[in-house]
Amino acid sequence: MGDIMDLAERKKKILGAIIEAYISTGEPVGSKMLAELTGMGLSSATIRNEMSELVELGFLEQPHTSAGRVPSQNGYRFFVDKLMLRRILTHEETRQIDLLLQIKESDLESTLEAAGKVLSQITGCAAVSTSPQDKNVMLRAIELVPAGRRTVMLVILTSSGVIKNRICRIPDDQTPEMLRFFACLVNEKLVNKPLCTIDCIIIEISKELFEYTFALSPILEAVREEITGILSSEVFLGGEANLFKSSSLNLATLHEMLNLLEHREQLMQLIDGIKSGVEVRIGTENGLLLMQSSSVVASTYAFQGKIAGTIGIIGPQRMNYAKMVSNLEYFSYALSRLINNTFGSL
Amino acid sequence: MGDIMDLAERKKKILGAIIEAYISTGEPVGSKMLAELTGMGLSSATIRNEMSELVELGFLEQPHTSAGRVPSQNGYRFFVDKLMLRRILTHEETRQIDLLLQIKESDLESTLEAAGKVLSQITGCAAVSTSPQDKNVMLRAIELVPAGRRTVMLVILTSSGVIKNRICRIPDDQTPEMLRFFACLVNEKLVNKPLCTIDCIIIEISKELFEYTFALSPILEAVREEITGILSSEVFLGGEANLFKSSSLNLATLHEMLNLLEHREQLMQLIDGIKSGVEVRIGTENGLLLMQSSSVVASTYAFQGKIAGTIGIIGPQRMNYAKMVSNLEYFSYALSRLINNTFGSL
DNA sequence: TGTTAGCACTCGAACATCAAGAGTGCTAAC
DNA sequence: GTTAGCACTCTTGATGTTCGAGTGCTAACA
Repeated sequence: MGDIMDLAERKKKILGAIIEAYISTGEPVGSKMLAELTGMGLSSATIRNEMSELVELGFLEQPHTSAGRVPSQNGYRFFVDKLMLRRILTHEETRQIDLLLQIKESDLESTLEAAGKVLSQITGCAAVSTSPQDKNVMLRAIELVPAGRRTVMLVILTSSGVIKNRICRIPDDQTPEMLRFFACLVNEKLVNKPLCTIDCIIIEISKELFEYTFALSPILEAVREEITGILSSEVFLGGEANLFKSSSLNLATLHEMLNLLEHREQLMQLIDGIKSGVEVRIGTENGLLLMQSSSVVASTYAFQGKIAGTIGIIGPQRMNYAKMVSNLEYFSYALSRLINNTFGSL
Repeated sequence: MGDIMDLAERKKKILGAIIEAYISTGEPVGSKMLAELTGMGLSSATIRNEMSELVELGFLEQPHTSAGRVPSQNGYRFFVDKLMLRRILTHEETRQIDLLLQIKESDLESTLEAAGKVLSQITGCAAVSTSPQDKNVMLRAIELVPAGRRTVMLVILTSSGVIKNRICRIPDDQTPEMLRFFACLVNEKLVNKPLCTIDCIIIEISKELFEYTFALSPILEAVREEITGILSSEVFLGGEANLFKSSSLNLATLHEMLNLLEHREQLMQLIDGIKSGVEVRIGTENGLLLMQSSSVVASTYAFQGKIAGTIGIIGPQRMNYAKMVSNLEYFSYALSRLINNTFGSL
């Protein structure tokens, strides 16, 4: 049993053909069909010999004796790593993506959520996206707008383009002057400071407020909560309905999967630790038992010159990897361009 | 065949027992089991006679000759209208709802979305909610915050508690003074005006801007777009995964349903036209072919003394109507209280 | 007239049986 | 190393069969 690397040329060709056939038909592929498909002038018997070796090598599986062969997880892995040829999207395809990516969203997070929806539309899979998690993000603006009796609207903007707002109730009516003074104070102390330092600064501020502490602390508290929220990066899931297309899933599993994916941590795990560029996670590689028969294709995107977050898809293990990888390659590039154009100068 | 009203007491009791049994077990209920269940000392044969009359009256159906009986849509209708006794939630139950309804959301729309999620959790069904659609809502504040080179953050607050924000790109750098002047102008012209009149006012403003029109029109355009967005009320869907519990649905139907419910109009139709209080829509009554075997229980909620929007659940036709109705009764009350407390004074 | 026991009947669910067909592994010949 | 041939395996779908729950009807009863 040789190393994966030195698979004979012919075996590679046969393995590739099996995987491509299986991806497109979904049926186990048999030796006879394969003999025609490869067009190598080999008889089905020869192919059979090769196939049974590929089974021993762990690249193929047979559902039962008299069915054809089906790629194993290792088979897909080998295909993705060594066999698959990367397509470059046609002009028409990139144009289509650009068109759909004309997103007009308020802030970075909703843009990423919307981008996930678009990606799910393009690929026909469910999509996941994360917002950037960068300790150096800074606060760019805090606004306090009197909004009614004992009510203040708080608006926070960060250098990464995240906006948060909140209606705050305060115990007493405050004069607009007082609010303006307070807003200036808060701005002066907080603006252009990294988010992770803000917790401490807020404590300082509340000390300086003296008799106003009671009246204004709800606002400070709200600021603190929102900042904490921003620091833990968000994960979005979109196009869940596409999970139904994985013909290999039954109702119960699907239900459990949807429940699972509602939990932030689990969703996060699927695309956690992706460093740069497009990455493919096949079957159990994603570490979630329930998602054994699903694969993930994900890519990082960049913001302000740094790798910022991740966007990817969840689909059946039997997916068109070549197509998905090239789609994600371009999509993440286009997404980076979009958010840098919109939020890059903050 | 008498009028629905004068069903003999005994028939009512039997019908009620059948429906309750079916709701709780999901199995067609037969005459023998029913004889025990009702405890009226009647033999199964007598019950059988009554049952076959109830079939003729259209309140029951039999899946096939040798199965028990199942409530028909009319049967459920009669049950909900005449038979069902409204439960009042226990103290423990209301406490539980109050607890889950402690939502800290930025604005009205996200509060309603979150409330939908909570409702789906409480009821174990999917939930729909709409934001208020009121032509008289007024604009309460517009903020323009310089946010970077050629970038302005726009924030809009309405008297109904809706907040919208957006990062706007403008063609040239503007001095902070210019922006402040522009913000004052816009505020003066727009604040406390009904949203529906704003379109016209914006046209006026852009005329007054003269040479600045070009530089500032992206902002005005963004304001216009956001206002238009607010005017068309939002619909939220939550807890979709709960739709899986309708044992009567197969994978394909479920898939189609999820796709259908992604469309705003279809979702809207489910709870459209509910005037006041809790309303039950059984089976085909919701008008969506695909949702024939689902029922909707929905209630209006109030904001600032007026009926504002709707919140409700989507579940299997075979649901515990008594429980759902009483849940929604209290839930919509609690929701009204929540949003009035939070956004009522705007 | 309303109620009930008794009984034959119906129909679906669950299980077994069977033939067809696809695909295999092995062997022997090329 | 390749291939034809062939027996073997296993799924799939069609067909029967049994079992039991539940019914409708009839005749007797109060």
